[in-house]
Amino acid sequence: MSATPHTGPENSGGNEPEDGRSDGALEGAGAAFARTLAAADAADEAPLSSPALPPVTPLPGDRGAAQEEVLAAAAQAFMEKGFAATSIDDVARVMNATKGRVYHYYRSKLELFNDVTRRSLEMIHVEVAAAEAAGGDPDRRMERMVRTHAGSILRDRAFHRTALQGVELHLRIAASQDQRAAVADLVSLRDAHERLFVRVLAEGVAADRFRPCDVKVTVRTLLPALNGPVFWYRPREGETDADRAAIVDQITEFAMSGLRLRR
Amino acid sequence: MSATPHTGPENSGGNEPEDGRSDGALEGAGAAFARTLAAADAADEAPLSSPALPPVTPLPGDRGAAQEEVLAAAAQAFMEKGFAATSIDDVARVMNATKGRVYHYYRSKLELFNDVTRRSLEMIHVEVAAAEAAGGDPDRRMERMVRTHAGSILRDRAFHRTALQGVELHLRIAASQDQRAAVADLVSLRDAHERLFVRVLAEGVAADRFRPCDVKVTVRTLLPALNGPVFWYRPREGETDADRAAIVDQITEFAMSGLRLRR
DNA sequence: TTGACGACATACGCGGCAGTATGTAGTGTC
DNA sequence: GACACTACATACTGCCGCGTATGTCGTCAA
Repeated sequence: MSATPHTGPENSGGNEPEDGRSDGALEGAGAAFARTLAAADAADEAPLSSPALPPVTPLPGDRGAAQEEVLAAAAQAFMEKGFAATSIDDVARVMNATKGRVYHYYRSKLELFNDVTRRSLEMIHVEVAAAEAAGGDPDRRMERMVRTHAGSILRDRAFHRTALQGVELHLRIAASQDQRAAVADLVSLRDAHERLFVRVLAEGVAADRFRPCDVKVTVRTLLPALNGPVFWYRPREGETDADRAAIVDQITEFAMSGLRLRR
Repeated sequence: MSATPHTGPENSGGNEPEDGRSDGALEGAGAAFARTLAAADAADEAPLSSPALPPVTPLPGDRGAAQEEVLAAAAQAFMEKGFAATSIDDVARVMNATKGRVYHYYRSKLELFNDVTRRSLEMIHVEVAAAEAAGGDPDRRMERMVRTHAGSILRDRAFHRTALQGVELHLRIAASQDQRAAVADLVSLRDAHERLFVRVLAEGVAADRFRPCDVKVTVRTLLPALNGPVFWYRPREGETDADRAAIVDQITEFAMSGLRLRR
């Protein structure tokens, strides 16, 4: 039920330039990757380290930046048309390349999907876990987690959208044995992220900072609220960090108010 | 453009009285459909009627319960595998039938998708609008809207999931002119629903019942929270209304706490 | 300079699926 | 009992898109 931001202009035309998009998208994802690794280090050095989760998994047989570009292109294409409706040619077109390049790095469309989704889940979990590990009472920790999660959503929309659309769908479609194993892996990653929120929320309830509630259901209500922008946010021309920060503020206020105890 | 959506392109010319419809004693969708019509009547009789939106649009060239069953089967199949990954044979298989039956009522897969999505949006909007029209201060009205929305989400998951997955994706893929028109129609329906929440929220802020906030962003944070169960709720064996009511309570408490002013 | 290898582009093969064409059983209708 | 018509099932076609096989261009090592 999330809506498009601008009904008028989007309805009339909606034509996007074919060229010039790939460079920006790639740089964005690469920078995000670097930040994520930095966050992982910060988490390891923090006093209250969260349960050891591996840092972002290097791509299978990592072949560097060229492979990262393919991955970012796939995320972009999947975001725009959805996984099933996206052809490998679509992915290649984002890079102004052909199928050969994609299949040079990935053996199948599913493998591509798995890596995009894994990247999404690891990026956001590592960053949020670091925010939690920075310490403080449950209220402060939760607020940092919420801000961090929402910020990641707004920053790396392509990866997160792919992950949100496809995880459990893919679980049901997955046919072969190793396919199911790979998806189960992704699911456990997602569950770890959810459990982190559940744990902090439960701490806060026990400490009378948060409203008594069914913590599992509440977290599953909270997280979609944070994920919302994946579906409705469209960056405007000349968009700044401040624009996104304002949205994160609104989301955080709503979410934290929803959790806190009224006195 | 216009807030009131047109009826289908070649919808049977004259407006037929809605009460003249056959009581499609169809299990899932039929019952929901009947409830929706009842809600529409309630809305019409209520003192504060919401802006006139037509009741649930009859299916194009309505051919009764058999067509409803095809529609429900499509919603089920789309929910399970996603729209793009679902074949018409999959839809038929849900009914223990073959492709012939589906194409007897629908000329294309997109037409099927459009009707499922329209049904989803109209069902939930009509019901929520009736809840709002029941009156009271903004706080009470909003709480009824939230409860009603969340309840509909839990009840008619198949239809809503299809709608949530596909609207804006489809908007971008839609090629022909009338396809774009049909999708624009769906978008305006969704926007009307969103505007209803925005309006009541703004009223509540003006009346010092709700926290001052960016009402548009906040509604777009609130609604995904209500829609959450579409993605994670799985009915257990021997599931009761009470199970769902407990979830609705949790969601409502979170959402309303997120909106209300702290004193 | 050659030959091995990485990094792609090009050119198929082949299956699955949307849509169509045709068959067929039932049900009124005159 | 012939006709029409609905409500499907079955059989078929064409295309799109996944994956693969093969070609080409550079680069580096010996």
